[in-house]
Amino acid sequence: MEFTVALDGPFSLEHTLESGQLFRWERRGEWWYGVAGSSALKVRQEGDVLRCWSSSDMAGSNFLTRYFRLDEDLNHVLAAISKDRVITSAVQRFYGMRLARQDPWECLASFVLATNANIPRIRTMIATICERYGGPFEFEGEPFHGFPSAGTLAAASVVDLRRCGLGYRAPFLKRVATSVAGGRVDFAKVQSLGYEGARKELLSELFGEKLLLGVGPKVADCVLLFSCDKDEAFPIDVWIARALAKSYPKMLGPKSRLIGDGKLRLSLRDYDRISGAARRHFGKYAGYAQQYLYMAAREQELS
DNA sequence: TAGCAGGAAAATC
DNA sequence: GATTTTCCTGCT
Repeated sequence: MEFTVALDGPFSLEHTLESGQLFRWERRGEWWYGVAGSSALKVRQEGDVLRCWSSSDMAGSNFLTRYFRLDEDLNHVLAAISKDRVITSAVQRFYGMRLARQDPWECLASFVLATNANIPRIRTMIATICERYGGPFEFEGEPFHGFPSAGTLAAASVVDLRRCGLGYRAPFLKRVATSVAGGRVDFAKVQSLGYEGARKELLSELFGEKLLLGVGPKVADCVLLFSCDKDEAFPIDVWIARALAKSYPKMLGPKSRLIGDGKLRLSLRDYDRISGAARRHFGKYAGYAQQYLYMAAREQELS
């Protein structure tokens, strides 16, 4: 099915898809191919219009508007986070990058796999479990695969998951899948709560009780930010830690030199303190600031 | 709380 | 080729 989406505000498809929040989109010439929900899609941006093809009627204009959060006022967000020269420069460089609204289960599983891996590797691991466990469907005569359900991965053996190249992440993925399949993670509730409450709900299967193993503070913040509308979540990964050490040493306090020297090891207390300081500095859209800083940090490394 | 292991692929030397 | 690094978390 072919359709278009008229853009009603700034949007850069390229910056959004290359920002490291989504792992299932691939550039082929002018088009971006991806899978979202249970549809394959190809999208290209022509100025203020998105030209799209999808494998099913489920993924149309309304779906993409919701997926890329195109109905939200990005300029308002960017104005709110532009508190200093560093972030303002990053915003100008990657203007139009939006945070997408992913499926929470897919997002959770993806970032459990993302620990201690680089982006090409993360993409490979996800592609492999999708090919192996995700329902196939055809698009332009080619097989595409949906993201496997929690139940499917919960039923898989750790040995088989390991064979997908997941390494030590295999048992973590299975445990998380089991929790989700068992209904112990209530994403609707997480989405309805405020940031702090949502974080507690996600990090503990039952309030204050057993921890959701394999999900630490960073992964939890990624899930809250990329799939649960918690725009104040400020995930701190190695890139953000380095960016903060370089440009915002006061947020890190005395630990900043250690991180600058490449010896990153944030305790839970330090993580919460630094993340909180970033939230206070950037405000209620701190998560957008985090993503722009992340892109700027990675680009600097590449050059 | 500090130290370490974890597995495999990518990046770097 | 060997070594280092990699969008981290769990265990001791």
